[in-house]
Amino acid sequence: TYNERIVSEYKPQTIEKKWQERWQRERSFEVDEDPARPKFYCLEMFAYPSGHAHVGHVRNYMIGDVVARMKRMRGFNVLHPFGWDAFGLPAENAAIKNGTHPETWTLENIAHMKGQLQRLGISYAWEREIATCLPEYYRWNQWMFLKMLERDLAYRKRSNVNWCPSCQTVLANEQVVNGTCWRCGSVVETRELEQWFFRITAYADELLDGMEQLGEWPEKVLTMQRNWVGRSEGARVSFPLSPETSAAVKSSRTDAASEAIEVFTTRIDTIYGATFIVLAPEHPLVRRFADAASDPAAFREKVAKFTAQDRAARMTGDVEKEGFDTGYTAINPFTHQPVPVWIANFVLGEYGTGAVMGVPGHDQRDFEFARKYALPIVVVVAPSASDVPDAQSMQEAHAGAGMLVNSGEFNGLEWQEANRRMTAAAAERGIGAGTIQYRLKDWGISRQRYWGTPIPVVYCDTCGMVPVPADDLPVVLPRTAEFSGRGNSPLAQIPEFVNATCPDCGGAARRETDTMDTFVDSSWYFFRFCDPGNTNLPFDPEKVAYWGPVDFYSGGVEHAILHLIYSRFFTRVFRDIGMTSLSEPFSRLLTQGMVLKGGQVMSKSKGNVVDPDDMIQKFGADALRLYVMFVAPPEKEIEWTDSGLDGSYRFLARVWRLVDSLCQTIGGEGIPSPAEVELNDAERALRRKTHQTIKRVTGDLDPRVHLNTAVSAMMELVNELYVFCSKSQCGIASDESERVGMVERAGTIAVLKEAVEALVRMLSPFAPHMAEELWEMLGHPDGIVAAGWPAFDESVARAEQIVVPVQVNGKVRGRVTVDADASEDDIRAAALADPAVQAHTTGKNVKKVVVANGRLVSVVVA
RNA sequence: GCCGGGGUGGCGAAACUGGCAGACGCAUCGGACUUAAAAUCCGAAGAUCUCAAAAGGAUCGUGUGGGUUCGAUUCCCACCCCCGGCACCA
Repeated sequence: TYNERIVSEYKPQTIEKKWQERWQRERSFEVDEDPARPKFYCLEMFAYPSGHAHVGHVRNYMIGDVVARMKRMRGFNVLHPFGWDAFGLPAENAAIKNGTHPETWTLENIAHMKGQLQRLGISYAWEREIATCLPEYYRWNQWMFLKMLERDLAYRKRSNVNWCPSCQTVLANEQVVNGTCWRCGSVVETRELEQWFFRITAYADELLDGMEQLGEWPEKVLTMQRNWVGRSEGARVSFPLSPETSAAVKSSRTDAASEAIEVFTTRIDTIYGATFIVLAPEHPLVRRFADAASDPAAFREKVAKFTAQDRAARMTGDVEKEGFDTGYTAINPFTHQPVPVWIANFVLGEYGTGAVMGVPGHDQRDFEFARKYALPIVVVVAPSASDVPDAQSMQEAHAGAGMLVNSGEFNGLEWQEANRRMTAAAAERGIGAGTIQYRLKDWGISRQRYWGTPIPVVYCDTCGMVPVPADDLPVVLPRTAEFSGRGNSPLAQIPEFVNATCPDCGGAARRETDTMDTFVDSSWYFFRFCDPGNTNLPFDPEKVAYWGPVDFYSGGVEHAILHLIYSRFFTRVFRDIGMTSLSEPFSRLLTQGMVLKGGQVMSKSKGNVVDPDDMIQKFGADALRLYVMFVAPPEKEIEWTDSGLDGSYRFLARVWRLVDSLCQTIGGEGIPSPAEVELNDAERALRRKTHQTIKRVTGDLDPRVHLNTAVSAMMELVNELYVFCSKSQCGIASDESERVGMVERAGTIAVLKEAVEALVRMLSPFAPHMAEELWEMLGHPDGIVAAGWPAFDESVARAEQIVVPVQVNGKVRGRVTVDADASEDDIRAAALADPAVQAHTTGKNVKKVVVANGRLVSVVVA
């Protein structure tokens, strides 16, 4: 008998539209808290609405969508939301350039990009969509700011910033290119301004220690964060000023000056070799030294030379190490010898104590400095007591390990032991202490920009800085502003905004006109998704308790440091104000690789972007998704190829023809399961392959996220299905003109149905539209998520017979086929009996035969 | 300099616990179908050598050199190269 049905063509465009509409109509991806079901929070880093998403952007969303859809099928209550990181400079620049209001520009971009994501079939709970530029969102940035102010985690201080004299604005570090302004090319200056800071350093230790729990984060990211926090253990040691210096400095001032210079060192064990002290030009003592100098003006001028060269020069490259002798001296507290105090450009004011001890024998930088200025070099750590390098002839500092010499009572100690003992000794004598130093600095959040969250404080002439009361939030960004690109924050030029009344005294006050860094917005948005409509709080703690933490978070490595460390910081602050019990927001992190074209990152300016919509039009979203998932592991960067996409389309069309040809035969009710009917060898083999494939794909998707190998496993199953069908006479039609053979054997129908239905379900996270359509064609009207993820039977997946390779002296010389449950002795006997093996063993002495857990036989002959 | 990741066919890659290296796909080549082409289906394919040819066989092969092991892409030591982070950080 022949099926009258004619095979249809795979038409992704029609199918995709149909299912996207149905998902939206049926609210398929909207979820509520449900304590009865295990939750899964799947999140991709939200998007900056720059205009058009290219394939490089959307790869991330495809990866997350495979995970979300797979978890949904596995019975999890899956939260998979999306939103927009909608504040930021490009919107304001667009306004300056074309006169479009930043809000208009942003909202239009959001609308377009949302359409792109919907056409890709990403399964987002769109009803939870957020945009950080809306007052409903950013009022909670302000709320959080106030909470941090209360807890002294937000504070104001003067600090140095990058200032473009021509654009009249502050620049972020990233906007300074080789010491010049990225926009106009002027040389960037350093300015001291009042800025708001978040005290992230209060959590430095916790941010480091917390990494212990981040076992499912890439090592790379943890390393970057560790470097960023930059913990180093050492000691602070005081070098008292010499009596002459002390007297000189004191005589010029009336205040009781500190009598010592405190230095930070990680190598206190080398302190006997400390032959000078170097202060940063910014060190507080420098001012007093200058005042007391015989020619204060000349002294200040020498210092100013360094402070001027500071930032801009340092960014472009190495600055020649320079310094000068202040003429003052301090006392080395271990040798009790006077040491000269220098000021030099290589010592940083912001790190440690802003003062270092110079140990030229054991620090390369100090060594070069000492050679340049003829300062004494003393060797105090040596390979052994009899092998002490000669200080005069040394070519470089001996920075490594060794044993102490020339170090008084500490002579003979191994350096690390000496380090411990000398730290203790310093503490005992009251001249120092072991300490931990961080590289991490507090987070400066002030931006002299319009398109950001207004900082909710006012300045009152009588009361000073006064926070805006929480009840008065949000401080709304005024719509009318002028975008000239000049002057301070555009907000400062809007009198209606600036002029306010003081909440404390009711008098006249000025509003803060800086806005917050946009990284504030992204530091807690993942909590907002749990409760996006809340008008009383940033989120309901109960809801975050249900959904949090994010179980799977994916995004680009470019956020490995800032966004991810700020989010970890914010989570801890939310914890400390009682909003959550979480410390870590993201359990598992995947950093997806970029998409290159022509060997370069896709970007509009390079003109090498691939617009997903173009590909959707030609091949459909499913083929695009499948291609991007298949071509390489998600973490790896990929090089875009049109032919690769072509191949994925071919595979989907192949699946389509297979299912379409068979759906009349295997669709619908009343077909027994393969376990209930008798199977011949070929049918058993197909069934085995089916169960093996389910096992592989399941493992590749969860817990591993090896999407590429999951796809290849499905391809293998499809290849096997084609071969099976040709052998069992159930032809697969290759085009519309062919007719399809009808199968009658119950076993064949049963194994085909099992295989095809498993395949379609496993394919659905990758090619959701086609899978839904095929599932419907197979006679299931309720949607594929309801069908659940296919299960496999370990005993079915196990092979009945296995081929065991036999090595002789490490080379494969033969293969024997044995029953899967054959004993080691049986395998050994079969191997030695194999003629191909015997050809290499006869006449030789078999010394050893190893049967490696039933998978391989290794014979050693001599 | 310190820290992290990596180096496998023509190309993208796979090999999960030390066990047949190169699954799957792209490109290529061959066959079937077709008047022909496209599409489709089936098949070949790491390199070198050998055999008249085929079947087959041999040697080499996962950056380089060593080591451990019956057996190493996988573990150990040394080195080279690429990518990323931090860096006058004391």
